[in-house]
Amino acid sequence: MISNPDPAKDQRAIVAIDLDYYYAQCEEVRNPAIKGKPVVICVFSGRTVESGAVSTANYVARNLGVKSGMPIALAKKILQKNSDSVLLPMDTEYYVEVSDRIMETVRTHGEKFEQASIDEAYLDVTALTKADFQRAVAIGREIKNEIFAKESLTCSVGIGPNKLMAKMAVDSSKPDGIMTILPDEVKYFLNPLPVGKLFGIGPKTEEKLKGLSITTVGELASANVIVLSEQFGNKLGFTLSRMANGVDTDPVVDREPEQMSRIVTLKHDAESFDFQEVLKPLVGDLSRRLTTSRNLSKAIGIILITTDLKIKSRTRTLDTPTNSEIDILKVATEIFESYFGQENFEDKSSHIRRVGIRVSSFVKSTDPKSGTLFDYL
DNA sequence: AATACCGGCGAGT
DNA sequence: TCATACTCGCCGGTATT
Repeated sequence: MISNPDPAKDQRAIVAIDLDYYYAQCEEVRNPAIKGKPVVICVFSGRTVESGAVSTANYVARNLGVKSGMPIALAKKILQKNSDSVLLPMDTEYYVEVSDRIMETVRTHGEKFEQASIDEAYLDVTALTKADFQRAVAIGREIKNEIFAKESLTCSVGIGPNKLMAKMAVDSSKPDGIMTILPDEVKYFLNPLPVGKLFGIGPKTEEKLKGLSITTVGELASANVIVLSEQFGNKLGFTLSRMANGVDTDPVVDREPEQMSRIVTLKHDAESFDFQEVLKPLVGDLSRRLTTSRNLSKAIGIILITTDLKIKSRTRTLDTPTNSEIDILKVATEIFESYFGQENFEDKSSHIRRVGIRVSSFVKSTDPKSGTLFDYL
């Protein structure tokens, strides 16, 4: 048995910040008159007046039964008796703008910062607080206060010994809360939870675990790691076991995005359509985003979603990285034509519902305006 | 044998 | 019934060196 000479040494204090019902709250701030009403942020696909899905809803709408991902038509049905309901289209640009400002203020409150999504971030405050959770809570309160003072937005805060536990804490403190899970409390917190509540375990994994008679996190924690590895593969098997025990050594890292994509729903499912016409604006957007982030992409891919909602994707790696709209559109078109050119599309019942483009495998460009092979000569 | 790439899937916001 | 738009990570297969 090797004992740790100084256990406090690798004890971390991690803060998770999660903006409450983010898109809907942004809209409430922009137009306070809708506060108190059911607010639903929708992604309208443009097929019919109400086709599409719910992205986010405020708590008034959630309490009436509106959920993320549900069809807009269903949300409307649920809300039909509430004549004051507000359905708004997503305004991603605005949400990103507000998020960017918030993330910059959050960043200043810790030594290491990681943005996990548009409305979530982690801070490592170990050194700053000497891993004293009381002090981490104080930092969490400061962050809440500062975000509210600057943007009139509420957020929730979770504090834990690692990212996983901070995330579990923030989830149970929502909305507008703050919660700590101390190292000693980890097992008490986790053990009684159903496995599906553990971050990273979705419906598929939950079902499979059920088949192994594992329904609680405590049961998962004491499950045989060898068995888990056989069932889920090496990586996931070990990860499940570690997660269930509240163990997570992933560092807080300030990462750059590693891919960007855009996708749209076609007006009608189609066997063929004007690929370039549909893709041009999406590619233009990605090209601009590559340029402003000073990236060149080495891999271009197209994404197709068929009538049966199956995803098909094809990627091509380039000899010369690019950020050029023309180059990207040309490659995307080539991929599309070689894949679907003439009757590569098997059965006729399945047509194309959604089309998208993805760029990945980035390399930094020195000159933000560059991006053609010119730079490589 | 090691590494790179590829396509599908799962999970999350 | 209807079923968005993103991002990240892993798996198993195949190609490249």
